[in-house]
This record gives sequence, C-alpha cells and structure tokens, in this order.
Amino acid sequence: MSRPLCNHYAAILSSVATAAGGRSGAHVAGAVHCLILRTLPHPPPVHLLNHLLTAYGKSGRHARARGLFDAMPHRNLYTYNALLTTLAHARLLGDMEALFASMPERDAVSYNALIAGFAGANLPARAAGAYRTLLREEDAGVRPSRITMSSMVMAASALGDRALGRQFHCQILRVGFGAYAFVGSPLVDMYAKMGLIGYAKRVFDELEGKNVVMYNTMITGLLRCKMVQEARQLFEVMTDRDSITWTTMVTGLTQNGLESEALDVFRRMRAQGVAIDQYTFGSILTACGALSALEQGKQIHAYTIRTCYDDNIFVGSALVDMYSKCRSIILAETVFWRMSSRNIISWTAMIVGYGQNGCSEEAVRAFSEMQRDGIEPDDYTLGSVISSCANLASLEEGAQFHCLALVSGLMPYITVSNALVTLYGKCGSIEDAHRLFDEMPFHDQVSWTALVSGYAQFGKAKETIDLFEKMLSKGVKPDGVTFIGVLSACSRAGFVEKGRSYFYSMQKDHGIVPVDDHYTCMIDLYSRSGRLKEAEEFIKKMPVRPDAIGWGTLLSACRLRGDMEIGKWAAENLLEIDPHNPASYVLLCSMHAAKGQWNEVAQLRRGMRDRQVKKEPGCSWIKYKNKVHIFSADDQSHPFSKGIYEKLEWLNSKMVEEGYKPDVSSVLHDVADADKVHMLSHHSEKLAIAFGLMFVPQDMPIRIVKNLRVCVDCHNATKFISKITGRDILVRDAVRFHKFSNGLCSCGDFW
DNA sequence: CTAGGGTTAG
Repeated sequence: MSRPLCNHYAAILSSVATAAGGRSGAHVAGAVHCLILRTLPHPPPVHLLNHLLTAYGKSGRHARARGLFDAMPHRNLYTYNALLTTLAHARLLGDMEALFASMPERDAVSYNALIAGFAGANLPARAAGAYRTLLREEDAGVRPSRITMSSMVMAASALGDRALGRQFHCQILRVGFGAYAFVGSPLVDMYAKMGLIGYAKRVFDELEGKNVVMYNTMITGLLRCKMVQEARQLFEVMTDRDSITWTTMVTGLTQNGLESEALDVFRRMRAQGVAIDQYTFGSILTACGALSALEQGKQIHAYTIRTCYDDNIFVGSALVDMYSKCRSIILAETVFWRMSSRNIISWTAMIVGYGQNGCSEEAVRAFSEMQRDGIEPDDYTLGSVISSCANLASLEEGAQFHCLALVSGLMPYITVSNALVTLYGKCGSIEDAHRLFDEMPFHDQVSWTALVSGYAQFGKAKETIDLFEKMLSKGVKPDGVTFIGVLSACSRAGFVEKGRSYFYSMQKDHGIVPVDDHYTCMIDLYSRSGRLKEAEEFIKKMPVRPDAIGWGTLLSACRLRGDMEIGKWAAENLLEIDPHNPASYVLLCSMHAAKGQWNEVAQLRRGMRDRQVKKEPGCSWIKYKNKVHIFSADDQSHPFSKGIYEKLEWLNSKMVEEGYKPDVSSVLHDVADADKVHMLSHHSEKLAIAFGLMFVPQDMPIRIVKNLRVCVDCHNATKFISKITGRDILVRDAVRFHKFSNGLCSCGDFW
C-alpha cells in the first residue's frame, strides 16, 4: 500500500524541484509534507524526505529545509548534499561552510555545491580554494566530476580571468570530458562573456548531441556579442525551443535596440502557447518602455494580472520602469505602491522614474522614504537621486547626498561622482565641480561631459572649449550631450564661426546625428548674434523642422531685435506645432506690446482664452534654514512681506541713483508706463532677492531659483543690486545659470 | 531513488 504512494509523492516532489519552484512550488511541497506525515508509517523513508528537502530548497524555502533536516531521525549523504545545495543557492555561505565541515563523509557533489556557492556569490578565489582542497582529498577517493569542472569554468568566467579559463578548458580536454556533455555550456558562456566569441563558437560546433541548454547558451553569447543575425539563424533552425530560448531572444533583441522585433518574437511566443514567466515579462516590459509603447505595455500589464505575475518583484519593478519611460508616472506610482514588497531595484525604478518625468522633489522624497524603510541605497540609487537634486538646483540637499556618498563608501562609483560633478555644475558651484572632477581617479565620457556642460551653463565659453579640446586630446569620445554644451557655449559667447565648425565636425568627425537640441543650439547661435537671416536660411536647409523650442528661440531673438517679419514666421510655426504652449503667446504678445500694437495683444489673449491656454505663473524661491520661501509677482503672503517691500523700495531708489532704468518692454499689459514700472519692481525674483539680502549671512552668496527665464529687467536690476550691496547673487532660471557679482553677470548678458 | 548547467528587473 505505501510503496506506490511513496513513488507518487516522489514524482510530485521532483516535478516541483525541476519546475524551479516559486511560491506555488513551496505550497505543493508543504502539502506533500503533510500527506507524508499523515499517510505513511513513521518514520518515512529517508529518500522521500530528501526529495522533500530538495523541493523546499528549490522553491526558496531554505528555513523549511533546515527545519526538516534538523527533524530527520536518519540522514545520509544525500540529505547533507541536498541541504548543502540549498544553502549554497540561498547564498548562506557561513551556514554552508559549517555544514560542510560537520559532514561525516563527502563526495564530489558536496564539493560541487561548495564551489558553485562560492562562484555564484562572486567569490571565485574561494571557489578555487575549495577545488584545491578537493584535489588533496585523496583518502576519500573523491575525484572532480564534470560538474566540478563546469563550476570552475563559471568561477573563471566570473573572475574574467582568461588564462584561468583556458587552463580549465585544457584540463577538461585532458581528463576526457571531451564531448563536453555537461561542461560545454559553461565553456561557451565563459568565452562569450570574455568577448572571445570565436572560441565560444568553436566549442559549440564541437559539441555532440547538443541539447536546448547548449543552444540557449550559444544564442545568449551571440546576442551578448551583438551578433544578432547569427543568433536569429540559430534560433530559427532550432526545433525544440523552450521557454528560455524564446525569452533569450526577447531579451537579446531588446538589448540590441531591436525592441519591435522583440515584440514580434513575444507575439509568436504567445501564439505558440509557450509558457511566459517573470523573465519574459521583465524583458518585454523593458522593450515596451524603450519604445514608449504605452498601449502595448498596458496590454502586457493586463496579461501579468491574469497570470498572477503582477505582484512579482521582478515584474513589478519592470512595470514601474515601463510606465515611467512611457511618461505615465501616476501609473508607475500606482503599481509601485500596490506591490506587496519593494526592494532596492523597485525603489530605484521609482526614483529614476520620478527624476526622468521632471518630478525631482518626489524623487528626493522617495529616497528618504526608502531609507526609512531600512533599504540602503546603492551607487545606482544614489547617483539618480543626486541627478534629481541637480535638476532642482538644490545645493543643500545635494551636498547632503555628497556627505552620504562619503560615509557610505559609494563615492568611488563613477555614477555617483559624475552625478555630483553635474550637480555642482548646475548649481553654479563650478569650482566645486572642477575640484571633484580633479579628485576622481578616472574620468569617462559622462564625467567630461558633466564638467564641459557645467562651464557652458556658467557662461564660460573659452574654458568650455579648452576643456572640450582637452577631452578630445585625452582620447575620450564626446557624445551628443557634450556637443550641446560646446554649441551652447559658442552661442552664448557669440562664437558663430567656431560653433558652426563644431556642428559640422560633430557629424563628420564624430558620426553624431544632430537631434532637436543641436538644431536649437544652432538657431540660437545665429539669432543671438543678430544674424536672423542666416538663422532663417539654416532652418530652411535643416533635414527636419525645428521643434517648439527651436522656433521659440528664433522668436525670442526676433523680439529682442525687433524683427517682425521673421518673428511672424517663427510665431506661426510655433503656434502650429504647439497651440497650447503659453510661451508662444507670451513671446508674441511681448513682441506686439513692445511696438505698442495693443489690438494684436488683445487678439492673442482672446486666442489663449479660447484655447484655454494658461500662462505658467512665474515664481522664484530661495532656501533659508531648510525652508523654501516661494514668491510670485506682487506676492504679499509672506510673513515678512512688509520688510521685504521696504527693502525693495530702498533698493529701487539706490538703483536709480546708480543709473538703473526700468525696461518696460517686459510688461505685456497696455497700461501707463508708471504702472509698468510698478509691476516690474514686484517681480517674484526681486522679492526673493530682497528676502535673501535680509536673511542670508553677509559672506554667503544668495541663491535664487526661478521657474521661467529671467526677464530683461530683472537681469539688469540684479546686476545693479549686486554692485550696490556687494553681494554675490546666483540665479538659476529655467534654462541656465547666472552669477551676479559686482555689477556683472557670468552670462555676459546673453541668455 | 534523491544532487549539478543556460535567462530576468533599476
């Protein structure tokens, strides 16, 4: 009676073990465990309990496995090996070593578990140590098996040690695992990871009786080495593809930038009824994110819900990432908070998502929440939260993260250092940025670009160009972002010819295809120096039409120079592309207002109202004693409002004494000039500066942040204020950075 | 009659 029952249980348990478990595996194991205890005579046969031990281990229940092991009245070598493997798999290396030491006897399998544990935990040196012990274990008659060799090959692969890898390959050939039955895949994998795809292919070709795993490994290697065509061919000739084969193709195609093809493969996979698991979902969601394919992404999200994968930590993180890449940050948030648990990856996905969707404050807040949750950031997380601070131009918070980087030991990571260089550059602390850069032991493309852009934003054109040339001479390749820094520096300094030659060299010498931002820089380059006709010709010769920012750049230059003809052309195009952008109306209004054409202004205002376009209200803010003080124009809500206006009053009279003349062309209302002057004097920026003058200690610069561009009058006034008060005033506006000192601005009056 | 290999997320 109990014999067939026994076999039945064993069969169930081994199916749990080979199906690589998961949550349901653990449930099945638990259920069978109960059945064994209830229906079989006590004690149950050891081999059955060993089976159970393995099933628990495979489904991630190492504590259960441990408990069962401790409760077992009889244990054999298999029992020990099963637990040893479980501990190795769970990376409980201390327990693993202790168990190994306590074993009454050991065989090759015991050593293999030990070696695989070390190799998997990225401790190849310890794996090699275990291998040497195995070779010395002569009295027990234990010899390395082919599995030992394959584990060692994986250790060599993890070490990236080509010599060691070749050595093991030779040993394998010598001891006669010649047909590579089990060692073949790891060898192929190792060579591919080392970039020696030729060797990998040779090993693969020599394999006899290739199974799915071998094919899968080869396809992975080919895709890793960007040999997409060969991978495709191999995939198509396979007759017995499994779920991993398909997933490998989806992943590899995505990683090679062929996301649409990945989606096709995914569709074929579903059509053929291939099992889809967390790996597949993770990859296909990455593909959707890269394509910004929100609809496809949503469909796949629905599919994850139907298959109960939506709460899986891998799939959940991938969903958060997909939604934020599709610019649906609310959906990303919803998924994130619905997950029953969150790890460092999910938190980082959320933080990066906030940052990339312009929600920098939320990114910083989420970072603190993560820390409160007891999760320590890694280099990736810290780098991205610092980038968010950079976008906020939040020097205080950024500096706190600088401290965190120092105490947490994450400073040496290049992502962290690069983010800090960017932060200091964007916050106008270009000296700090440069010092940090000098302290870095190694600079990559991003580090150089961060510093180049920092100087460019600071308006230091000559330094920007010198630095860029130095970067080239060091053999560091610039990318599109680097050139945006260089071109914008040229444009701000009025280096038209230089900028033009960099633009052509970028395409010819560096093979970089210009994108909208580069074209905008070029339009800016011409129009800023008043060469509006050339800007017009440039636009007409462009292979693409300018985007809204490009047209806006031209339009604002036309406004400055009073060129109605080209200005009209720019405005028409701008309104066509972006009829809901308040900036286009504001610019057009200000052009007409400057000429006193109030009828046109009124018409434009009507147009705005009809289309329900609202001008983004300008505001400026200043941080003082960890509190942000926000001001809007004419704002009287601040508790110190009275003092602020008194201070402004005083400043105004001083400024006038020094020769300040209000620039009324910035006012878009048809009112008397005296009223315009009054309106100007209460711009949000001036309120924030007055507050800063009252509270920020004398020897500290006053740091203002502004959501729009600085207006002409405020820019002029701030120069006067810096001279009168002898204070340094740093203003970060929507586009760039201004440092006012002793009556001059770092931007050289170009912005 | 039990143990070992290949793929995933920021």
